[in-house]
Amino acid sequence: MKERQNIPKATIERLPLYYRCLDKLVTFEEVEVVSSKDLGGRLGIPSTQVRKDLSYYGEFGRRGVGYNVVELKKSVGKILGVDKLWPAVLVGAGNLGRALVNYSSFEMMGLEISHVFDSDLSKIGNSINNIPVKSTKILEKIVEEEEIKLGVITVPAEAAQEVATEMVEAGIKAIWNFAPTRLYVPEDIVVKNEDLAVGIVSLIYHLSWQEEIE
Amino acid sequence: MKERQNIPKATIERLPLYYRCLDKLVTFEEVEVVSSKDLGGRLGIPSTQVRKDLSYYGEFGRRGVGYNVVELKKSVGKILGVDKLWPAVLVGAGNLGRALVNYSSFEMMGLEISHVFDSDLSKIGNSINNIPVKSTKILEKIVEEEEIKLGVITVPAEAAQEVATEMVEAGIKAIWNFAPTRLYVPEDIVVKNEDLAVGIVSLIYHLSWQEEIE
DNA sequence: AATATTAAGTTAAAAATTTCACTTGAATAC
DNA sequence: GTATTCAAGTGAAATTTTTAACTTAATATT
Repeated sequence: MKERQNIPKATIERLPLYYRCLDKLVTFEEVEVVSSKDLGGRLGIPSTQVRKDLSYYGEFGRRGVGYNVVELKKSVGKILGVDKLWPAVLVGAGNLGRALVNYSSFEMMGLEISHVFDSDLSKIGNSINNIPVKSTKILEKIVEEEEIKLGVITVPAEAAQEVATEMVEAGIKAIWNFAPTRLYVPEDIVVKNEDLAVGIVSLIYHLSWQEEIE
Repeated sequence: MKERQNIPKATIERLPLYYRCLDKLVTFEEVEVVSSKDLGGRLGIPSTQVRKDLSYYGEFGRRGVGYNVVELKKSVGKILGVDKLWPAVLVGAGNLGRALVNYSSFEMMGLEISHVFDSDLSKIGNSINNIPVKSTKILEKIVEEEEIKLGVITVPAEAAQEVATEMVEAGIKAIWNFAPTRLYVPEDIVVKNEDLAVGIVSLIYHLSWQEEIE
């Protein structure tokens, strides 16, 4: 595999799309080979973009033929690191937290929410998808023992920083943050903000612009 | 307000962040004026980016002084179209759908989920956050009657296209799609894919890369 | 009142990303 | 066997986006 430098962020965001599409091709359609044009077409991405994205990591296709679906899926899975399951802790057993724990398609993407925590006594002890909700007091212990690297934050914005700090102290290296707030963490910790409210605004922006020009 | 052309998508994604930050400043801190440096600092965005983003829409600050927080919030809200509430229908009363209906911070961003639908008979009639779940059969009727423009899809991937088509036929103009699949809709319909599984992969990518260089 | 400082707005440069045009290689048709 | 078509890989061009440098305006300081 080539050096992983100077690779556009946008490329890394597209790779999971390729990966899931390839998975669909493997599972539902029994095609052996797919072209960049076909793969891109299914995702609304130009074929040349598909080829360029893949070219950052190596040569996966055969000229004049296309890509072997099974092989490419395996390769992209390896590139992304989703060829193994990454255990994760989730803090915040509210509606969103519960939804994520029950979300079935994460497993395919390498995510396994192994432990759920909350500070609310009324929630501790309940089970979500067969995972018991534990007190945040034992977060550190579990993260250390099981050497968990991934943390998911689904607490309200006010509590998010505290949870993040606890996670980092426990040894978490990457945080998926659903709280609508910025987290301050050491440089070597990766944070991905999944800001739901932001997503809707771009739609509203378009709607309100549409109305204006009507 | 200036022409809304050639404005980077990234800018439109940052405006909601400014908006929420300004809202916090208005509500919790009683500062009257904020500089681009301060505003950007709170969000991890360079001051020059903040100024450039705003400059696409007009002049909102005073040189040597900064931006009036209340005024700028109002201006950005107007730009985004979140100065009014946009009623929306949500289809798919599963875990994620329920989580979104209960998500309190949407209102600030102009989204009001007014109706919830599902095709599952066991779900119809239940209430989520005081909103009764209705049969998808009456989706079209309600969307037409109330002239609703916004649709949220939280059904499984297999059902998403069908729901999207129904929405479009009913008169929906913008779709917020949580199903991990591409939707085929007419050109004038805006779709925003909120692909949860994609978000986690960029974290896993970084983690697996980190391990490799250790 | 003149000067220094602060900070928005803007133009130009730099960087990043996408698209294009081309080359190479494989399969098929003639 | 040669020609044609298909499609990956790639370097360069075009585009987009960000960053930097500069100009202008407001306030505070001496």
